[in-house]
Amino acid sequence: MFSKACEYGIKASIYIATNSYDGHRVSLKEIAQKIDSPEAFTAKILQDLVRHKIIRSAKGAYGGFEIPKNEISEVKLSQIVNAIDGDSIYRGCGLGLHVCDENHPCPVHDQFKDIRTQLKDMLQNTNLEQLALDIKSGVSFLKL
Amino acid sequence: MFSKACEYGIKASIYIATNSYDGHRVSLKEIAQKIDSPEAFTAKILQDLVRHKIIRSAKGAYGGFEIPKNEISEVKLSQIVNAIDGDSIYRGCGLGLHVCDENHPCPVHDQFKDIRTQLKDMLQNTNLEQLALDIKSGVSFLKL
DNA sequence: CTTAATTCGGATAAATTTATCCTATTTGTA
DNA sequence: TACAAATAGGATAAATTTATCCGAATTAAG
Ligand code: FES
Ligand code: FES
Repeated sequence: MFSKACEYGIKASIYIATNSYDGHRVSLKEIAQKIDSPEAFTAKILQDLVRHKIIRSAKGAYGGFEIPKNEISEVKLSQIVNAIDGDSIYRGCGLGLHVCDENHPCPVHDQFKDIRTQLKDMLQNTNLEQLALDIKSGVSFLKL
Repeated sequence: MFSKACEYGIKASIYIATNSYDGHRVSLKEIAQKIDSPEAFTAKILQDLVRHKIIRSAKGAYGGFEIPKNEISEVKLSQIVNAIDGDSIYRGCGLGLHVCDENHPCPVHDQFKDIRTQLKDMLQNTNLEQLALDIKSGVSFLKL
C-alpha cells in the first residue's frame, strides 16, 4: 500500500509526537530503535519531513526531532503520506492509466474511486494526536 | 497500490476476456499493444497467470491466450491480484508490522482494517465478465 | 576552546521490481 | 517434411527503492 519509506515516516512521526507531548526531543538513534527501522534510511526520511515542515529538527548536542505541542493535533496522516509517496494513491488510476478521469475511466474506476476516497478521508481525518495517545497508553504498538 | 506487474495482469486478463467471449484467442503481441504494456514483461506475467490456471495458453501457430467462456464470470479480481502480488494487501499491516493482529495493533490498525476489508470485498466481488462487458461496449478503456 | 553528540548531505551499495533478449519448444498449414 | 507463428523459459540489463557509509556543519556542556 505505502512504500517502506512512508511506513517508517508515519511511525517515526508518531513516536516523535508521543515524546513532544512531554517536551522531549528524540534522537534519530532512539527513533530508529523504537520503530525498528534502519537508522541511516530513517535519517533521510526525517530530513524530508523536516523540509516539508511536518517535524522540526535541532542540530548539535542535545538535538533531535520534535513537533511543537500545539501542532501535534494539526498534523494529518495525509500530509506525511503526501510528502513521502506523493498523491498518486489519491489521484492516480488503480490500473495505472495516465489519468483517472470520469470521461475516460478504466474498467475498475467506479469501484476504485470509492475505496480511494475512503482512504483519502481516513488519512485526512486522522491526526498524530489520536495515534500518539494510543501509543502512550499502550493500546497500540510501533513494532513487532 | 498494486505493482506494475499486477496492473498489467489485470488489464491483460480483461482484454483476453473480451475476446474469449467471441471465441477469439489473442496473442501476446496483440495484448501488449492493446493494454499498452511492454511485451516481454507481459509475457512473464501471463505465464504466471497460466500457471495459476486463471487463463489458458495455446502454443504454436494460431496459438495465444484465452479464458474458457464459462469461466469468465468466475474469475475474480482477487485471484489475479493474489497470484501476482500475494495477499499482503489483504492481510498485511498498513505500517509494515510483521503481523496484523487485534492483540497487537499498530496505531492505524482500526482505521486501516475497514479500508482493507472494503478493498478485499471489492476485489472478491468483481469478476472479469462485468469488466469485459464495459470494455466491449466502450464504457471503459484499457489504455491512455 | 575543546569535545562529544547530533543532524545534514553527498556518494555509494544492495535489493527488488521492471524490462529486454535470445533460444527452445510446440503446433498448424502448405 | 519444412516453415512460420506462437508460447515457455533462462539469462541479463535497466530502473527504482531501500539501505549504508562517511565527512561536514552545528550546538550544548565542561
Ligand atoms: S481511471 Fe482507473 S481508477 Fe479512475
Ligand atoms: S496491525 Fe497495522 S493494520 Fe493491523
